[in-house]
Amino acid sequence: MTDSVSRPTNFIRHIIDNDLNEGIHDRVATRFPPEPNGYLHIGHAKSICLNFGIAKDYEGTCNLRFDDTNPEKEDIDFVNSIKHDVQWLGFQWQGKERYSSDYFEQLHSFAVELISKGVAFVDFSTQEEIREMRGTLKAPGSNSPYRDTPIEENLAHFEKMKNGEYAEGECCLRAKIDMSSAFMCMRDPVIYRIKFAHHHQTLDKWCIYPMYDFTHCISDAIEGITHSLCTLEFQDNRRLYDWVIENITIDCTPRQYEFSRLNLEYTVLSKRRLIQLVEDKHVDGWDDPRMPTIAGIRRRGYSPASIREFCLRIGVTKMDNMVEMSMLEACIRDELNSSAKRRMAVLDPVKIVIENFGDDEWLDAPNHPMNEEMGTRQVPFSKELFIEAEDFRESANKKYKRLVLGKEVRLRNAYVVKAERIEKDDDGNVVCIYCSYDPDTLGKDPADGRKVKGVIHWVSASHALDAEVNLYNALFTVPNPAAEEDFASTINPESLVVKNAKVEPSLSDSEPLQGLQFERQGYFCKDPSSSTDHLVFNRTVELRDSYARVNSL
RNA sequence: UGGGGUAUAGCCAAGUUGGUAAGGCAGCGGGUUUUGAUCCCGCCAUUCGUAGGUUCGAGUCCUGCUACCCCAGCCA
Repeated sequence: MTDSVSRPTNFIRHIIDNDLNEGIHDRVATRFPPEPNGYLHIGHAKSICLNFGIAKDYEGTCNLRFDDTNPEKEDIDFVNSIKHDVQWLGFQWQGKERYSSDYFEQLHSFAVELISKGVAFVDFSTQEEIREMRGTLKAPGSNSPYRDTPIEENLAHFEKMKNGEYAEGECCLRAKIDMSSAFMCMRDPVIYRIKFAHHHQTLDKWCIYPMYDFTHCISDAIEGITHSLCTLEFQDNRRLYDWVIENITIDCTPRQYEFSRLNLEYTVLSKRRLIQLVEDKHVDGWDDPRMPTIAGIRRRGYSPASIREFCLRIGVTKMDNMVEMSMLEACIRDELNSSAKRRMAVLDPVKIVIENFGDDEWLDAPNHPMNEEMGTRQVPFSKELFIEAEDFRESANKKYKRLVLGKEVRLRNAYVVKAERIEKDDDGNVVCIYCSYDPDTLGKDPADGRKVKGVIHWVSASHALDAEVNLYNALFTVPNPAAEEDFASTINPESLVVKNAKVEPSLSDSEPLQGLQFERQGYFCKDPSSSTDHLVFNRTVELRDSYARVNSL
């Protein structure tokens, strides 16, 4: 995947190219900085591919840093799943993973430095008072009565904060900047707050925790990050990022650049909504194949390479965007088209009996139509088979290229059969189709030159394995569920359709998550929960289907 | 006149110093095909949010509008 596809270029790479050319930097260092408060999703993949991709292409480094400054929301389970997902995507961070909490000691010292310089103070105002004094978007704020507390007193107060002598919420440390700034984040932002909370890394060592704006820039500087990439909503925060770096004594000046986050049609990518889907049991968990989480997409059958390719194709800009699902689907189809072994599975079985057929035969069937190196497998052919119910009609127009009463059709990898008569139940449903076959059509066209237009898939009734097949459709019925008043009300009731299918016996050997194509149906993979007693397959994505498209009009 | 951002096709997105609109997805038409798949061929922006201006020449420069997104957590 390489030369034909244009190399990624974007405004961030232009900036880096320029920095390198101008000698502003002689190396590139990035970082991926998730807060361990949830599972990674496809939106994070965009950031991961951006940061690790740049490090790779510029022969630089990329750190994995957990932004763990809010112990109340974070959990060690999340750090483990995040590490696992980043590696699964195919990336390895520089050295050991980092934690913002690794720097709590240094962060504290820098806070003391700010207080000593008279640009930070301990505020005993209540949270409500601070909010009121902040002003509004159009009206300037007002100074806190604690703003001019002498430096020595602030130092003493902060020491007491650190020693747990004040209650949560009783006071906080604020940077002294400008209460009339047009940037709300510059109106004396809180940089340390009191939390008597257990931290997954530092345990009970601290009862004061630094805020994001104070922590992130310093962590970047400590790690020698050159280009700190984050999403658009942090654009205003950049002023505070730069202010902190300028006001402390540190010899590194990382720069922050912002890009737009990913939005994908027919799903949601905000942590809050994802949590709701799981907690309200709209899905089976974080790894439900309908979820846009890395865990969910993985279980759905997407490969790391296909997700990386997707991130390459969508690009990186500052434009708000809403990417169509077809973009993601095209990526996995491209990969699976060349890599997936072909198999046959009948999702809605109806029986056919080939009356003039004798003993069972095992036929050779190629694993891939275009790649002989992928070999063949044996499929049992017998007198009684299952075909797809929708592949038979008593009568049909010429556009219908499947089995029709009195007409012929090709059974994939096998013979040409002709439907002679049918048997129906009391409700008029076809329960059995009696056919005849032409013994001279295995691997070749009829000798007399008659044309058989259709090809349908099948499985031997006596050899077929029972399998649960999960068909997944869009989780939501509207392109942008997040814009709804109640997004949960737009959940697609048919996002999961379970089929009791009949599959060819070779499928018992397939590896979990290994991509397969059920011919004429789509790409599937065996679910990790699948067992010999209970085979389970998940549909990754359908095949393109121009017939269905024309027919639906 | 709070501030910060963004406007190129249905979607994503190139477009370095002004030189005459890449590519991908989707779609449409045709060919091949034992998957209505794949593959192959062809089509798909006289115009870059909009109105002016500068210029021989503007998506690129200037001015005025318009639309949308973000900011008033002791969240990140």
